[in-house]
Amino acid sequence: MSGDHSHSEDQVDGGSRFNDSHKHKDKYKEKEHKHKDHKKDKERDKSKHGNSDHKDSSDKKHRDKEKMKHKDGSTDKYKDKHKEKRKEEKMKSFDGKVKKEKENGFASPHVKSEPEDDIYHSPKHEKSLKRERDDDNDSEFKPKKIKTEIKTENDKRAKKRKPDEDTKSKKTKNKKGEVADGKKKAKKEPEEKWKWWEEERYTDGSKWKFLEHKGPVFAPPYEPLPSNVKFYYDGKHMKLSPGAEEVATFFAKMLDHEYTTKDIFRKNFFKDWRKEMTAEEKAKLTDLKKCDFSEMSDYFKAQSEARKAMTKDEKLKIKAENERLLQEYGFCIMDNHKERIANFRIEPPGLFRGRGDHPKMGMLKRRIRPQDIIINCSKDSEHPKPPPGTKWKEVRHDNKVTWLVSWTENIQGSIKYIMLNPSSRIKGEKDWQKYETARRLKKCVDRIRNQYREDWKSKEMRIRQRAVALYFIDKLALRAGNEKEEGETADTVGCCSLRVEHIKLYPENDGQEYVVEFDFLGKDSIRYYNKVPVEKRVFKNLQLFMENKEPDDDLFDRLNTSVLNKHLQELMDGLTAKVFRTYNASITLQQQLKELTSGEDNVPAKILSYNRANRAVAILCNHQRAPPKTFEKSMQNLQTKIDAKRGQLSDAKRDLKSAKADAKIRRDEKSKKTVETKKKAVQRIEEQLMKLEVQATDREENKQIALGTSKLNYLDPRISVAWCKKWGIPVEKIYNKTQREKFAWAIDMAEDDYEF
DNA sequence: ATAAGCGACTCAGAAATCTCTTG
DNA sequence: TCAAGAGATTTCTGAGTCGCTTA
Repeated sequence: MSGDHSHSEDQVDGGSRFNDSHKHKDKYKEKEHKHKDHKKDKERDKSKHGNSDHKDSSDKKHRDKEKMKHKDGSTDKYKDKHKEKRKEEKMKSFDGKVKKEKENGFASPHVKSEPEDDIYHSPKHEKSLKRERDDDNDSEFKPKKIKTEIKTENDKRAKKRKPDEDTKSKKTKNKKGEVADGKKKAKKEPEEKWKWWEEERYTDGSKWKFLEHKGPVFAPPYEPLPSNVKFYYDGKHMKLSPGAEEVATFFAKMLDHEYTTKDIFRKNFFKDWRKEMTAEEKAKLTDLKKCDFSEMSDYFKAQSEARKAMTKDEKLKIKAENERLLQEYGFCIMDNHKERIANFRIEPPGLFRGRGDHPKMGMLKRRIRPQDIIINCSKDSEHPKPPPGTKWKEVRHDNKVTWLVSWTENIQGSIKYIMLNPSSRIKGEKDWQKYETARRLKKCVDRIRNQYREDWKSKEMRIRQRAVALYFIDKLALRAGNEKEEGETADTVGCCSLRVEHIKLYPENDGQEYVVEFDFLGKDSIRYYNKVPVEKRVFKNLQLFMENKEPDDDLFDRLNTSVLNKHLQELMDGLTAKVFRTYNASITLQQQLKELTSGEDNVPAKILSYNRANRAVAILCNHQRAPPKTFEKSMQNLQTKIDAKRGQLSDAKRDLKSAKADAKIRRDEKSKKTVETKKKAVQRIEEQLMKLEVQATDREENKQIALGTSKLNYLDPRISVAWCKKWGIPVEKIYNKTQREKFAWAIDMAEDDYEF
């Protein structure tokens, strides 16, 4: 619900979406909501310059066509159009492809290299120059001697950049300077961080030229239970075969979890468990209800207690061992640089935990063995060795992909990968590119919005559907909504897969006209609930789409994500449905920051504003979390603290008063000084109190909203960095260490005047 | 030619673990 | 001073998106 949608109170704070949480008692909140609501509107209208009118006009004008119904655009037409489009596409794709690649190739780095690169919003992509470089650059890039240069900056790519660097050197230097003179550097910045964002990118579709790694770390082998830990069936002790026992322990470990109470989970588990049993066991164990896992469960609990109770030394030992593993397996060498791997451990066997009503929950996730593993690395690298006596399934050398290791998982038959950490060049470049695409959307979003408004009146049903869907995606930040195989996954939907049962239409609701109520399960079975007033034409179209349909029929029966994305691709190079989410999220953050941040505020208050801006985005994107179990208690604790602080404050004030009185009488230096001290004390306490109160507000507002996802995946980090610089907030207050690593590129390049 | 399915990658919240605070 | 517990961070792996290939 970006801006315009939410005019009703409850909708705004997601009160409707997030059940009870926000009470809106405080003014901040209201303010926030308002902002949220109107901001977008404003912005859109503003930017649209002049099309603000089209709502009305469009509504009034072409009412005529409203009548057409489903049958409309005959299939023939449909197809013809399609064909045409196809052709176009093909033509495009010839030169188009090349173009695209190139553009991606340097999209921003190039900008950087321009002398005025200080201005990041600078007109981008003056391609030609760069392009040449990219091209020759490629040919030039050879695997080379890897070992030595983990730290090097002087591979060829870097060298290339040198000239440019000079122009910008002051900036770079400053940056380094800051880091350098902090003690930090000595501590843990032994070498300069590699600034991949100052280098050229590949433009030939390859992801790397050299890749070397040690392969995955396998799950530890199963350790049979000690003989005193018994399993009972129907009250009688029964010794399980190792295979059956292992699977039993998976269940035992989850005994306290709600999963094990669910029928589907139990059914799936039991079925798969039986497959691991010996014939004897199979014959005997026929009813899960008669299985008693409690001793196993207790045993594991005891173990975890024991782990907690370990001595410091033991803990250190484990830590050291983990560190060793990390050092050995946690890094790879990609194109002359040592890079962190995200998940170098293979997923251990266990019971599948789907989200929501997943039909496969409880199934056995089998153990992955070396012969299941595909290794990807350079030909000329030292290949990872499989454990003694085993073989990899395959070793390949595909530099068109980014993964190091893959295997096929047995529940859904999907492929799992080991890839690099978000701080790596390969992830970072992509991330950066994502935001650049969103910024390109910013430039043409008005045009696109106008177009879909026009399309609401189209003769063709499929175009109307496409236009309405796009409106939802844009306005509500819905996901695209691919179709899913029924029965294979939980029943969740996105925009294109919405069904009639997921929306309700209210010609009039709470004093608003044309209200649409959404209620469906989205990704991860998170409920999306929202009541939104929409434009009349949209409303009418929805009525049309719903005519003569059953609740479980598709709302947009002539639309799917591939059709939609093809259309979007025509509107803008690289545009897909998800770009709207990124764009709307980032632009909302930027606007909110502008509106909420007040120069007079102190640092904690500014950070509260930041969090609120972040929160607005999280609400827009429907990022929810289960309220922490300890939420109420922790709120109470905070309140207690606040009360205590208030007490302290009034004491301090009293002290101050008497000190003042004292000073008046005495008129000596000493008592004056006391007054000063007391004054300071009062001030300090006031500040502390304020901080606590801010904290309380923040926490309350955040009860069931998850900020992390948007922060990590949707918000252009340069917006945040610029905000920090503008207001003198240390970036550490906004991004923790990991986040700073991921966003190093943004931290390095964004200045305080960065505009998304 | 089209739909289905595959592959590769991003994004998602919960759970596990670590760290810091506080009583 | 230290243990507990809260809060922050990290890990984990499931669930999407989207382009491409194949039947």
